[in-house]
Amino acid sequence: MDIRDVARRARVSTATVSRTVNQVATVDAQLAKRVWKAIAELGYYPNRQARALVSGRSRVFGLIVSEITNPFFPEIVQTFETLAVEQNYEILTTSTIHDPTRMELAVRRMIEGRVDGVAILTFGMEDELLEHLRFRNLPLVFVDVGPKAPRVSNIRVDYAHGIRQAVQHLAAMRHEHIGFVTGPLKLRSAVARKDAFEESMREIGLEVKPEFIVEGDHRLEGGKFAFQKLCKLREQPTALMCSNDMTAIGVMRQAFEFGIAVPQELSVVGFDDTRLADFMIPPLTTIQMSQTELATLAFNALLKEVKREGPAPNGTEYKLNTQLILRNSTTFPTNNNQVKSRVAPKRAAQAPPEDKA
Amino acid sequence: MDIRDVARRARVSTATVSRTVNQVATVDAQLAKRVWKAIAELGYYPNRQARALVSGRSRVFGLIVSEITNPFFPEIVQTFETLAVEQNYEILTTSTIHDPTRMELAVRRMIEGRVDGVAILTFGMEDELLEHLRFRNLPLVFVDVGPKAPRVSNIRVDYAHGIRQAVQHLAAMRHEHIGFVTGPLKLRSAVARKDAFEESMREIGLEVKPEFIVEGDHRLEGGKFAFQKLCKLREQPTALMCSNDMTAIGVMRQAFEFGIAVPQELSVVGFDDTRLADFMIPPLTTIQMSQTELATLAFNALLKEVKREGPAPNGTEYKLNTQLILRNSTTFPTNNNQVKSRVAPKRAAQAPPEDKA
DNA sequence: AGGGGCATGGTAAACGTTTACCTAAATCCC
DNA sequence: GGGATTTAGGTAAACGTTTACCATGCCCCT
Repeated sequence: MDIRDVARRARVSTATVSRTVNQVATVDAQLAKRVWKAIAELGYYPNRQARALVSGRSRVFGLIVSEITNPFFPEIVQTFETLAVEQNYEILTTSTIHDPTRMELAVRRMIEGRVDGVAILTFGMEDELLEHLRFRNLPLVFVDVGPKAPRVSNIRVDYAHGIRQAVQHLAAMRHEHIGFVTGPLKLRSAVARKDAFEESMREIGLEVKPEFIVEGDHRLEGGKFAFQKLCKLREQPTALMCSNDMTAIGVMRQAFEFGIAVPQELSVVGFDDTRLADFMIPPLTTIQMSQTELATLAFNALLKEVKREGPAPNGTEYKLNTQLILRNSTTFPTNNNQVKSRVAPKRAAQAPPEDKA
Repeated sequence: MDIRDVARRARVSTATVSRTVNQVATVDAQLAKRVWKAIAELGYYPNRQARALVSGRSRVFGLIVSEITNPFFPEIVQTFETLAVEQNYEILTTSTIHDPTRMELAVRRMIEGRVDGVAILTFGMEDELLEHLRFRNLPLVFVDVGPKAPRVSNIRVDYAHGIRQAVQHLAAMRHEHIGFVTGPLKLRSAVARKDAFEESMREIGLEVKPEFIVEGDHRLEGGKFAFQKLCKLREQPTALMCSNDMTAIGVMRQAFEFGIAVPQELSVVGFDDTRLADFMIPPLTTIQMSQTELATLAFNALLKEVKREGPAPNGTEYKLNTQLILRNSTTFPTNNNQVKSRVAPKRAAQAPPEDKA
């Protein structure tokens, strides 16, 4: 069942069928009607592969994410896909789950699939891999790529802004012992967040204690383990900032299990402002990095390059800001912010929100 | 840069290049080496479209989900993709977000993309759409399709089992007023869960009060609104079962805002056992529907059909069980399970886990 | 030494479209 | 009314692979 069957049945040429389907030239209303009729009767669907092969454009955008399992990404995928649908594009999504092999595979898939552009939201890509992509003169948009490569678009995220706000917020409440649970430190984005934290601390004149900085994995479990680790310390932080919301949720969960009340005994702030954040108990104070905005920026960057029709993409720099969202997981530190050893679950009083400072 | 460039540079024919790349026939070690060298030097990647066009197989499986934004699905997508990678397959994922237009689009994309099979995890697909798919003699695997169609595989989920367990669990703790927050009732799966609930209640001799059953949307907000609605009732349920975990989280969040303690004043049980469930505060008692198992079942069903090589797929029935996972969001009802009007946030005592019954 | 069999690699057709080019008809303008 | 211009639709080449078919050369056996 191909275009020729349709042509035969409608008693026209394949060219006419193609033209009616793609509405690329005027075709007589009579003929068009016959064509559509034949298409419906036959249940004909054009073959995308053949189409792409001859036209040289696949109408597919690739989207490489770290871990679809992290709620930060589905939100992006969703709006990316919705945007794509509007433009009659398709999305080819793959997760790299921080694995070099999977990254290579992802790149290979994109190139072999001859996608028209790719958005890369996984933050630890090797430069050499990137080179393979650039070599094809594909429109590329990165979030936070390290080296500033020519001809690729970039969405630079201003982590520092939101993080500085958070540190100031905490400091304003007289927190002095602030810890940080990082993401996997092989990711540039995780390192950037951690650096911004340290920077902000120094800026404000607070000491950053190395033992208060522990590595997580941007997953729930990582937050949990990190907090366990922190709990073994002699002196403990009264506030904990986390490299993403999942980490913060893991921290809060472990605190709950240890009978440590959030925010009374421990303030925690997340990062990303995923949809979940506002649904945590207590609602999570976090730093927003708008997922819809990010997705829209990325998609439009790609679309723009694709429409430009030049031999090679242009590359543009975009900016995405971050900003503190106050909810109820932070408050003033209690006085006895000393040794709080790992205890069996104990009764913890739940208190009403008090900050909104 | 195509196979001919490689052939020229390696001084062999395109056939030889193809054969080396696909390892489909023995080729002389010397030649093969030359070919690989040429490929590396040129940065050649085969064109998937051309490949698919001539071979008739795209090595792509489609995956249609409801809402990637619901954490139930990313988990499935992840394991589906991992399985696919192992078999050198690709995944084309699309969300329908319960929208008929998007469903039609999804189906169209699958057919036009000439995928080798599709797994459908969106639960409200029209039969007519399904017919389009079946007509192409594509391997198809549904989760919970209503009418039992020939030649399509099905994964039947035994919702009743887990739900009965939950109802019994609640009843054993002397809950008598049990409510249910459904999913969107245009979804078969949502209806099935609700029906199973009512059935179980009757079975055990508990009254199901129509006003205790309120429709949600399988999202966080739906749970929140549903609980608000419930709170306006004169008499209120002491336990609430939810059609999925997101709904349960929404309910708990609203309860928190109203100062109603979970589980002391309200027991809640979820459905799905998403990864998040164990990280809620309190950890959510829920009904497990294994996402990895589901994904594996679906993937293997497709793979099996694809390997069968017959003219039309065969269709197999699979079973997936559900089962209650006890955590800490349920306990005995307090005595005064009467009017509990919507109150301003009040102090709510947090209690240690007590069930594990 | 000659012939059969096998291993290897080349030639070219085919996959299902789009589109450049061409032809024929219709329209327009003076 | 006739040439110029526009419009509609057909013919066939091209896209980049895989693979059926064929040719060649080598080995082995008698």
